[in-house]
Amino acid sequence: MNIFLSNTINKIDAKGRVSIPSQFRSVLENQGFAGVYLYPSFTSQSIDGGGESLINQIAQSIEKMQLFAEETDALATALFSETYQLNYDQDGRVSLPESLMIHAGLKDRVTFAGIGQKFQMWEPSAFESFKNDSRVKALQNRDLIGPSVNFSKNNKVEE
Amino acid sequence: MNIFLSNTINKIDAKGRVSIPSQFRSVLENQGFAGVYLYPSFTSQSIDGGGESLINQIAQSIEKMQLFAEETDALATALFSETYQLNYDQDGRVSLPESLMIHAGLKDRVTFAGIGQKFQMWEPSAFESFKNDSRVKALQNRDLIGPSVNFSKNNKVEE
DNA sequence: TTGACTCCCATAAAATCCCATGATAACCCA
DNA sequence: TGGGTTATCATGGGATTTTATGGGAGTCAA
Repeated sequence: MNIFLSNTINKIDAKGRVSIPSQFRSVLENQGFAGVYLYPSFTSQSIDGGGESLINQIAQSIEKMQLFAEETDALATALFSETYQLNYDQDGRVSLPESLMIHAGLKDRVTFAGIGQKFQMWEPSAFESFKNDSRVKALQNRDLIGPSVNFSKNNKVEE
Repeated sequence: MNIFLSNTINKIDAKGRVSIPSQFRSVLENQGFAGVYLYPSFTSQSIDGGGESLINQIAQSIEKMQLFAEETDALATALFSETYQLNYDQDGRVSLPESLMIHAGLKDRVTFAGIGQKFQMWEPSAFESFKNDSRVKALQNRDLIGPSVNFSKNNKVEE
């Protein structure tokens, strides 16, 4: 598999360790190495995560913005100074930095949610409400997505 | 064959496994790999399913959006966090995630209904009533489809 | 020494593999 | 055409492997 899909809730143990879901690990390892990059989400109380290709993509998009040097630096600092590279052990576990735990409001359980190119880590109940809001928004924006998703307008039961 | 056609009812066994119909498997394997992508339908109490090409279409439409936009995250969450990639075993069976079972109201039997580019999974009696509604709508809208299609009386679309 | 981190092993639950069976469908040949 | 054989498929269930998780012991730095 090469994109992050589905969601699971894993436990944060007494030592602060948490298992990266096995399906996510196989995506990460396809990208090059056995670890994750994590940073606080800009738009929500969650942690964004991904592998090599996510970091490369971010670096590229910063370059493409053609900002003045100092603006680029500022943006890069904002992003990368809060980004952690964590190698997981042979059981697939990492220990989360405290600043990320605080940002996401994590205690002893965390929801891993795959969202394609990256994944997010949420406090489980916060994720539930975000997911429900997202579904409503997605229905409103169905035209952005395209005909393949069955938001469809012809052979469906009415909403 | 490269599109999903016809419908069958299969059993969900005590371990939660269900056989993907063999005709569907051959469509899926033509698309690249021996597995299915499943997600809860946005518009009905059923599960949408497809192969590589379905998920690629969805992924492409998301990738075009901006990396850090709030709306993008919401859309990606709605689509991908409830999408499951399930590789079927050599007998062609998968075990369904609980959240999908609940969404579709499945218990011990499931109807697989091919609808071209993708297929749907329904609780059998729910599918029956859905199918009747669909036929009425299709007849009302048949001029949208084109002159070559002829609806017969035995639940099939014929060329 | 104390804490943070890693490595290693144990365990229970869940997922997957493997083989057997019965039913149906496809095939073959007189 | 009909009857028998073979192949395919859905399904049941035991055996094995994987996975998430807990905890002990070792390492390293402050």
